[in-house]
Amino acid sequence: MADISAPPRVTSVDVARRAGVSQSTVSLVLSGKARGRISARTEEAVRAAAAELGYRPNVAARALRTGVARSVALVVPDITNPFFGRVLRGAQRAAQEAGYTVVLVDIGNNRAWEAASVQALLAGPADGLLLFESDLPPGTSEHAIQIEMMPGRGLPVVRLDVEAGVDFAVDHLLALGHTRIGHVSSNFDAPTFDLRAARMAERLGGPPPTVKAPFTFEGAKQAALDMLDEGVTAVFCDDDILAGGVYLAARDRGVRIPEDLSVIGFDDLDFARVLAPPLTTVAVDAEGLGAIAFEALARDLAGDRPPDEQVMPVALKVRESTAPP
Amino acid sequence: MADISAPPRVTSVDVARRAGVSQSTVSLVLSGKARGRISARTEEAVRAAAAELGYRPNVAARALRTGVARSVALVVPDITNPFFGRVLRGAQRAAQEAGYTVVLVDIGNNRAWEAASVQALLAGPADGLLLFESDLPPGTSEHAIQIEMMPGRGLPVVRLDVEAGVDFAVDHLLALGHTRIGHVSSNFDAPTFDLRAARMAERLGGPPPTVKAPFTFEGAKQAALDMLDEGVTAVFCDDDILAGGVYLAARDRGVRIPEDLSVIGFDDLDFARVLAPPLTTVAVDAEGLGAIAFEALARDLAGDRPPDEQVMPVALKVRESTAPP
DNA sequence: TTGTATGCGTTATCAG
DNA sequence: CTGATAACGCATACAA
Repeated sequence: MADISAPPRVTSVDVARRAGVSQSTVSLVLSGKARGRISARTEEAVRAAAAELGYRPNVAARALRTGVARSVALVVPDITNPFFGRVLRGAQRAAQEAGYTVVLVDIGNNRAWEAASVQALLAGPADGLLLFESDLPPGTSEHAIQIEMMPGRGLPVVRLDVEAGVDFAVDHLLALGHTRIGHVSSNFDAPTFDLRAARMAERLGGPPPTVKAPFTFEGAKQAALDMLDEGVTAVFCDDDILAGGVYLAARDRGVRIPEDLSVIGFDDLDFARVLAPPLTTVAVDAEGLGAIAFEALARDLAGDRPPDEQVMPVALKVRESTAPP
Repeated sequence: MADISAPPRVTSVDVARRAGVSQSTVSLVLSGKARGRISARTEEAVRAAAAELGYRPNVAARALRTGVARSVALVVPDITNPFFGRVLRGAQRAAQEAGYTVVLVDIGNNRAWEAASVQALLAGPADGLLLFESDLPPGTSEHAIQIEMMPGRGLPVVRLDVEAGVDFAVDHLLALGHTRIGHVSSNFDAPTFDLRAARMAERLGGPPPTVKAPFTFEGAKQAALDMLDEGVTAVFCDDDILAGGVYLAARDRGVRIPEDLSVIGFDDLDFARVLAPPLTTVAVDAEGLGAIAFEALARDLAGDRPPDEQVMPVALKVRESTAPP
């Protein structure tokens, strides 16, 4: 039989009755504000009663009263991408330690949903927002941190050092002797990708041959096929998934990696290691990114001003997908 | 300057004042219970005022008053695994349509955290639980659905047809002429993995050579190395990640796939396609699993009894990692 | 058809 | 040191 009746919630009044004190005393004790106001004896009695009854404060009531939900939202473009899973885990760990809960909003790579989702959130239980490659809807004033965005729109930013990342990558390729280097870039419109393109152009003395691809192996493969026609000897990919697409295209065309084509990815997703040959890629601390972002938001929520911009180091992980041309 | 002051929240009282009606009228209109009770004119006025003011009901207040939060929690073993990302997305999509929000709890493959996390949830804003390969802490009576568990402990279950999955896999291997088939199994303790082992033993007329591995490429590789020593000509893996470990081990030992060793995975994660050779695997509708599970929970929450067990079909996706011995 | 009054469980401000 | 008491914003029974 379906259990319609709600589980019998035990409230602070129940605890008070059990301990033989008033409800406000219970609240005082349990919220840790009893320092020198409540006798050790009563405090003990209250705690015992609460434990016996299995009392858990009602978060809705607390949120209503205090105006804070101790919860933040993380908005990501695509939770299906393991990278964001790692970011979420990092944020969640940091949040848990601070007594916060994080609710995940997955945009599903669909910018159209974005506004609606974020709107829903603002009405919702979120004290603040962690926005990954995403903007605050205009007109909304909220506590928010932007991840992987550039500073300048008033919100604190936490981002990867992508400039260093592309520098590592192209320097590595240049050192190997490559001169015709292509760029397999993301067709998802975000500042971090613009930045990569700009940086490559800068280091290479002009814009490289470029194709734009979606974050799917199949889509990236199609784009990479075009890139192969350009006659490049090496490609830098905005993401490991894109690099996977390049592997697929190369396999189709019979071009060997790294003998005929060097490829470098970005993110160091787990599967980069299991590709054949193992992918050289820019390794990134995704969990750290999430954790740092949460911490910045926590400071903001606490009324403390977080840094305007925090950039996290990256490192080139040289495996076997790169070689001299 | 950090904005300490909370954004000025607009309440139903503000809307009422603006529309020149009482607060209860606003509530009636906005909760859709105005059918034939409120004149079209006032209703219009209320809606206009709400829109102008940008009114969003306070969820904490509503939750306190009604006793429901319109939010469910999804507990997964490891959000870093893309499979669970897909499940989450499916659940989230279904939830969004029903006006629910889903909060994700990542156990991080750490059973020790599990109880604590779930406990926190029960106190929290979750009306119900979606438990992936996880049990309800004893003594807690809550609305919950189990995913990828076996029926029998009182909770409705939504699961994959893993029996069919292993049948497809071993039939395929048998048809190819394999007789020495190994099992690379998960060391994460869950019924779905026990079921696979049992089914294989059943189909094979006895327990196959087996190794247990964690869900990491490196760990799976180590385990697979042992398996290679057993002299099997084919392996069935509980998961594509495990299969990836087998690829790594095979590469190390110089055994060729599929000429020397056939391998079959489970889940059809995206990267299965980009492996060399592309992995033959049991494809599974992870998003559907999440969606169906949410729907079952929604029915439960509505006081309607969900099916005791729902099993979702799977299909063998034959690619190039299997061949005759 | 609409308004008044009440309470959900908490925290916080006061008196005592 | 402790206990009444007043909100927080909303939904709803009941009165008008």
